[in-house]
Amino acid sequence: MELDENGAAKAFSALGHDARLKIFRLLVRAGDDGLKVGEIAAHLSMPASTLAHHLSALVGAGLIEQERQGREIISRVDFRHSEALVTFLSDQCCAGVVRIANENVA
Amino acid sequence: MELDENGAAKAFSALGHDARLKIFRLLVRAGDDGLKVGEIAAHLSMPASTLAHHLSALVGAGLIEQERQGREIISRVDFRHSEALVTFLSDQCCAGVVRIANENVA
DNA sequence: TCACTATCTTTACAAAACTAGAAATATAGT
DNA sequence: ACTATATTTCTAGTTTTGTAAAGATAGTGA
Repeated sequence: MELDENGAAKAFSALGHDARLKIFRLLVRAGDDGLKVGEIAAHLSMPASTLAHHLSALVGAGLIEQERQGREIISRVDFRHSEALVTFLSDQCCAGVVRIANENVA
Repeated sequence: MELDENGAAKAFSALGHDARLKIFRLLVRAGDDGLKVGEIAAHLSMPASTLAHHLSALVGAGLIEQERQGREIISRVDFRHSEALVTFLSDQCCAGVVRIANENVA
């Protein structure tokens, strides 16, 4: 998984909004199981249509995947994609700074 | 250096634009010496006023610092701030994924 | 099968924010 | 004064944002 400049800009843009960053963080915490759209809406007290727009932006940026299960739709973080974003940012921004690997294993 | 959700969203938003991401990457490559505004403009073929707007957004997000030197203004990356952004993203997004420390020393 | 309900998305649209660049200003050398 | 460098102001055009209303999709039960 590799991100080019345009893909990175799109991902940053998607995360560059308070509501979307909240959604993303919530889904990260949910892990590989993901969350139903309704569950996200309940957690964040957001109108369904507003949430759908934001989810669509996150999906478009490649950060989130969705899968239908009956009537419900599961959203989950694409960890490969978001890890690629970390790598992009890390390589781009912290030249000369050796980072310690992340120990926060969920 | 620690970033809260709002600060992170602001930084992501600043990087979530093609022109600004280019500016940021250019300044990263320039390292601690930074670049004069005119030099950035020359590299990116961008009108001065447009560039000033984007620089202002990056400064507002805390990613870039500026310092006047005579007539010229030096812009340089605030590496602490951008490292904090990497940490935020890494902690938030890659739960369970142990990253290898960045070996790309400039 | 046909209506009914549940879950989500799409469409439509007004309000707000962002973007780009020219023109005007500010600041500092010469 | 004049020139060089950069920011601010202004304005037109575009994009984003939020939400209601309408539509799509999939179970449920008579």
